[in-house]
Amino acid sequence: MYLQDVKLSAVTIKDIAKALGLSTSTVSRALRDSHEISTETKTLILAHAKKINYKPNRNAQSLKEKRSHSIGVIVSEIANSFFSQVINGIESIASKHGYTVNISQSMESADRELMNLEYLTSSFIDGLIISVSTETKNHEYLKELHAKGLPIVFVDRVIDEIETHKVIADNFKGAYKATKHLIAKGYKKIAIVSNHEGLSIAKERLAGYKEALSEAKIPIRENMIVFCDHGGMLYAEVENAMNGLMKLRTKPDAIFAGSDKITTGCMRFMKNKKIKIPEDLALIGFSNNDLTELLSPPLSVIKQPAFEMGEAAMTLLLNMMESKRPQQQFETRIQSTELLIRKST
Amino acid sequence: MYLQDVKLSAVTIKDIAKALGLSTSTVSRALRDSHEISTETKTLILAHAKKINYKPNRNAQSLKEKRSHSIGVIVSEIANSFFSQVINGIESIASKHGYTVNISQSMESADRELMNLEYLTSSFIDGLIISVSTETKNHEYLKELHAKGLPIVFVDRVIDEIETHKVIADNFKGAYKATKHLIAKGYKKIAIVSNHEGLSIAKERLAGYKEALSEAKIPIRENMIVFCDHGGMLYAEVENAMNGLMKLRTKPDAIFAGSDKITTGCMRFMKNKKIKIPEDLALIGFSNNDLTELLSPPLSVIKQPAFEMGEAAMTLLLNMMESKRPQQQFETRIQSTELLIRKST
DNA sequence: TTTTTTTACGCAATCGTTCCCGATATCGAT
DNA sequence: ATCGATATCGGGAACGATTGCGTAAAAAAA
Repeated sequence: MYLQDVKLSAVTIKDIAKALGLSTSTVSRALRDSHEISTETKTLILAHAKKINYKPNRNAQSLKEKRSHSIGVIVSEIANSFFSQVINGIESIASKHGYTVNISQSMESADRELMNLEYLTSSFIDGLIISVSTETKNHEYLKELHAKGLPIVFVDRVIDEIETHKVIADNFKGAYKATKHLIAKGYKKIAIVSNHEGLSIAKERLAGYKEALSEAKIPIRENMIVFCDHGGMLYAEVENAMNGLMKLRTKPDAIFAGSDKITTGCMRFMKNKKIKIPEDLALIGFSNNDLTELLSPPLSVIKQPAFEMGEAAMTLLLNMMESKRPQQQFETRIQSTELLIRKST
Repeated sequence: MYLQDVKLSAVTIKDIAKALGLSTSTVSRALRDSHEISTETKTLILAHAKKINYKPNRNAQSLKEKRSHSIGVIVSEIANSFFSQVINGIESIASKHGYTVNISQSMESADRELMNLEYLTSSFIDGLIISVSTETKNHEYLKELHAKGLPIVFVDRVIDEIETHKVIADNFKGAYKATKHLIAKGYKKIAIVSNHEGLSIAKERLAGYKEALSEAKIPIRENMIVFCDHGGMLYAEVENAMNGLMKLRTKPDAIFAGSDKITTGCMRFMKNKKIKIPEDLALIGFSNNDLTELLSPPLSVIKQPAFEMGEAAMTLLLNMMESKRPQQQFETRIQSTELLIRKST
C-alpha cells in the first residue's frame, strides 16, 4: 500500500464512533458541543478525538452546510505594493475569523478575471472581494452573482452600478491635494498621467486634479491629460505617454501620476532621459511602495491606507456573510489618503 | 423568500436530469464526456447545462474524489516584494491547471504558522508550498504531514530534514559574489547583517560571505556578524543591529545585508544617521524590490528570480500531486541569483 | 430466427457531516 | 406504582457528484 492511498485525515467521525461504541450523530453533536450530549460522553469523545488527531473534513462540512468558510479575492496583480498590502489586511482579519482566502490575479485582463470568477464561484466561496481590472467593461457576470446573493465587496476599483459595500481611498481629495500642492509650489503646466479612463479611481483622481486647477483658475488643457490603459503594468505604456507629453510645444513643468506603477514608471522615464527632478520636471503620484522616500530624489506621494482598506473590506464582507438576511443598507467607506511632501516637488 | 436562501448554484446535476427525463448518472457521465453516452444525449445535456448555467459543486466533487484542486501557500508576509513575486509565479501556473491558491501568512510567528497549517490541512488542500517562518524551530507537524503523504514543496526557506522538492536561490553563490565584489572594490572591514541564524537561507548566505573572505585571506571577525531574528520585519531590529556595528572600535566600511527588509532597513538607517553611501559605508544586500535602482544612491543588490521560483515550486508540486505513486526522487532546484552592481558599493 | 455482443442508460452506494425524528432511560411528581 | 417530562442517544436521510454493476434495447453474428 502506498502512503498516498492512506490519504490525509483518514480519521473520520465514524472512526471515533466505532472506537467508542457510539453513533456518528452523537459524536458529531459532541464535537459541536451540543447540549443534548452528557458531559461524560462529551469529554470522552473530545479526548479520543484529540488523541487520534481528528480533523473535520472541510469539504463534507461545506457540502452539508452550504458554506465553505473561504472567500475569494481578485486583484489585478499580487506583486504590486498596494494590492499586496490590501491582501495582507484581508488575510489578517479573515484568518482571525476562521476564513481561508483564495487569491487570483486578473493581470488587468477581463478574460482572466472572468475565468477566475467562474471558477471561484462554483459554490466554492462564501464571499468575494474584488478590485476590477482596467480592461473590464462588461459587468454582467458580476451583476448576476450579486443578484444571486453572493456577498461582494469592492475595494479600490469599484463598479458604480452594483449596490454593495465599497471600500475606497479618497481619490478625489488625494488628487486635489496633490495638485493644489503643485500649484502652491508655483507649477503652472501640470500634466496628469492617468490610469484607464473607465476606472472609477481614474475618474475620481482626474476630477480632483481638474477641481484644483479650476479653483486656481488655471485652464485645463486636454493635451496635458494622458492615459495608460493598463495602469502602467508595462513600462512601454508609461514611456509612450511621457514621450507624448515631452513632445508638446509647451511642455509640462510638473507631472501628477495616477497609479503606483505609473508613478514609478515616470520616475524611471525621467532617470533614463536624464530629466532633473524637480528642476526640469516635478513629480508626484499615487504610490504605496515604502521605498519612495529613499528614492533620488525622495518622491512626494499620495499614499493610500492599503492595509486598513483590506481590513475594512474583510470586515464588511464578514458582516454580509454572517448576517441572516440580505443586507439592504450598503456603505461606501472612504478612507483618507496621506499626502507626503518630499523633494520631488 | 430571501435571495440569500436561493443560494448560488442552486442548479445541480439533478435539475438537468429532471428537466431532460434522464438519470443523474447519465448527466454526470455526459458532462465528463464518458464514451458510454450517445452523442445525441451528450449534446442535449451539454446544451441544457450551458443554458441553465450549470456549475459543478466543487465541494461535492472534492468530497467524492478526495481531492480539492486547491493548494495552500504559507509565507511570512505577503506584502514583501520577494514573496509577492513568488506568489505571482505560483498563481500563474496554478490557475492554468485549474488549481485554486489559498494563501496565509505566518508573520514570522511559529504559532500562526501552525494554526494556518492545521486549518489548511483539514483534508482541504491537495498540496502545500511553504517558506517557513524565522521563528519555527519545531517541525514535527510538518514532518507528520509529509509522512502522511501530503505533497509539500519548500521555497526559499527550507527544512533540511524533510525530504521533498525544494526551490531555492543560490544563496551561497549570491552572497559569495556580493562579498567578493566588495573585496574587489577595496573594502576590508565587511560586516554582515544576517537573518535569523536558524534559517537555511541565512546559513547559506553566511557561508558564502565567509568563503569569500577566507579566499581573500581577510580574517572573519565575529563582531562583524550580527543577526536580525525577525528578518528585519521591524525596523527597530535593524536599527539595533546597525547601532551595534557603528559602536565598534573598528567600524565596518561595508555592509552586506541578508534579506530584503534588512537591506532597505540598513539604507533607511544610514539615511537617518546621515551616513554617506558608499563613501562612509558601502551597502549591498539581497532585495527584490524593483525600486532599488532608483534609490539614492542606486543600490547594489543580489536579486532572486522570485517569479521563476514560484513557477518552479508550483510545477514541482503539480508533479507530486498528479503522480499516481508517491515520488521517491526529490530535487532541490537551485536558481541562480543576479548581482546588480550599482552606486552603493 | 436465435444467440451473442455492443450500446446506452438507470439503480444505488459512497464520500464525511449534519440534523430531523424517534426511541429509550431516568426521575420527580402524583 | 403510574405517568409525563427531561435527558441522552441512535437511525437514517440528506448535501451534490461519481461510479460499479445491472439491464433493456439495438446491432451483429450465428
